[in-house]
Amino acid sequence: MAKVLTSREENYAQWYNDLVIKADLAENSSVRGCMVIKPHGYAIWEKMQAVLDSMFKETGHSNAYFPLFIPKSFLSKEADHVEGFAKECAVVTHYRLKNRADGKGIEVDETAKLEEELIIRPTSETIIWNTYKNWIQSYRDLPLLINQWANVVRWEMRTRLFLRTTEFLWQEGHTAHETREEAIEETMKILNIYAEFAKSWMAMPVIQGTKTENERFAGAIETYSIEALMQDGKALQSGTSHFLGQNFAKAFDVTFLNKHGKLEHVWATSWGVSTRLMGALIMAHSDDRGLVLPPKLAPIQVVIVPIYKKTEELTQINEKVETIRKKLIAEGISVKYDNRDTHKPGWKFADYELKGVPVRLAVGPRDIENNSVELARRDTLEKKIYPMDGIEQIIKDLLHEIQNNIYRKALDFQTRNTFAADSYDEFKEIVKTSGGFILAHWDGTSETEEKINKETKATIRCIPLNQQSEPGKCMVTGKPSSQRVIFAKAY
RNA sequence: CGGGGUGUGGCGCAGUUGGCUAGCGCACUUGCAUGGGGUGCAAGGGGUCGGAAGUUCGAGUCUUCUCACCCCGACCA
Repeated sequence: MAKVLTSREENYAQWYNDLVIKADLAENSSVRGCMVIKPHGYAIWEKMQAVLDSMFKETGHSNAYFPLFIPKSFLSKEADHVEGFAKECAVVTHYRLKNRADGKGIEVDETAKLEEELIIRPTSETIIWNTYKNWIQSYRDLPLLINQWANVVRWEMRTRLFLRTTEFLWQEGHTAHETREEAIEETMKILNIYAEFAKSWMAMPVIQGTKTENERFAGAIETYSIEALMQDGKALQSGTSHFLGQNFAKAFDVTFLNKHGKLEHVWATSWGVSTRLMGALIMAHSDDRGLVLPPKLAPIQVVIVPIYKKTEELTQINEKVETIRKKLIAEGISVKYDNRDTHKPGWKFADYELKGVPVRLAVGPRDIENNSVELARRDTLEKKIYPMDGIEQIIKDLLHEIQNNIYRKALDFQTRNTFAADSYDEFKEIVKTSGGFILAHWDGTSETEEKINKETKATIRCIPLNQQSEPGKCMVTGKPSSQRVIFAKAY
């Protein structure tokens, strides 16, 4: 078999890049740091969107759309927020071009300078809160539960396809509530949705937790995240949910009259997941042959490949396949029948493996004779012959089994790569040799966190939720600590 | 912004101390055979060698300038 990808062992980063390109998910564009998401990659993103969107709607959220441009003055209204984002904003300063005097191309028309520059949104809190101000007068207007699907721009110094690009796609939820408790409840509700989505759809186990002050969203009181472990032992923050307190309400003067006729600032949340999830999905399950997709997010769940010599054979196969195809569709399974004569079966096998199609069904003359089909599953690469009758049920079960199996595998990987370190030396050794999640005691100070980061490159991914308190001593300073936190090297 | 590297058909690359018609693999086109794991053979199409200036009888190759991209760090979802 021709080798198409760099192996993970050889060079993990290169493997990832190769895979994204060769599986036709995305490519670098002529704009530095920005990617073109290709049809196959976009189809997966659309599936993710559809599922998440329905989860948001089931919990009472509505979609809306706010502008791409944000007046510069808005950004500076919340002090922490501007500090966090100012360094990576693209700015629109002019609104017109003109032909150059020498006739060679066009240039910015300096006379068309904007009175106030516009920022291309790195996130939409400011424009949204500026708008909400007019929407909210009374407790009867609350809660306000809005989500938007959008693109944002953050001028990053270094980019990687899906994991960090200058422009990326995401959803951002922005909600307003009467009380602190209600806003916190919303923050947690969304965090749970993200975790549930990761687990049940992406087949990716995640750890939920709160971020330390250093890692907190600019302008938030508390940031919660889901953290996933990639196959190279590095962590990937895969979604965040923020409790914003009254920070933005105060900055944009968003108030409401409560039931007792008293004016109060609203309580806010914001939360998001991005096309970075694509990177997580790729790195969670894929192997040296290519992408491995969880059936529930695979644009094509079953591909059918005919094997034939003569056209009469193909005609026969076409007929058989048509009945199979109909049965599968009736079961709600997405099927592609690839009977192109321009590519050989072997080529197609390799190609669909590269693209991560969970199940491949091959039908050849031998199968026609025996009334059988060959099924190959992408996750284990196992091949087996089955009778053609009742194949739809077998495939349905198989898709289920694959979904469960890749989750089990990912969970097992996470478990095997989660360690407890009781001394700083032990900690350093684990970071250096195996990577993974490391549970350790920390004294709760930014200084210690930064020291550890500087010395080991590992950061605190989160302070895990739902963990029993286990008093101990900080591995660096020896000061008391009430529970272990999760460290890892991160993307 | 520092350090390193690369620019030669669509992609990946070779091209020696300057030398004559710029080459190889993949991909592409056509034909024939083939078809249960990236098919074989044959014939073909496609290149201002990143750009500009210079040295020279002659530049992909040497000099100067310039542009772009990639990788490694500091910033971040």
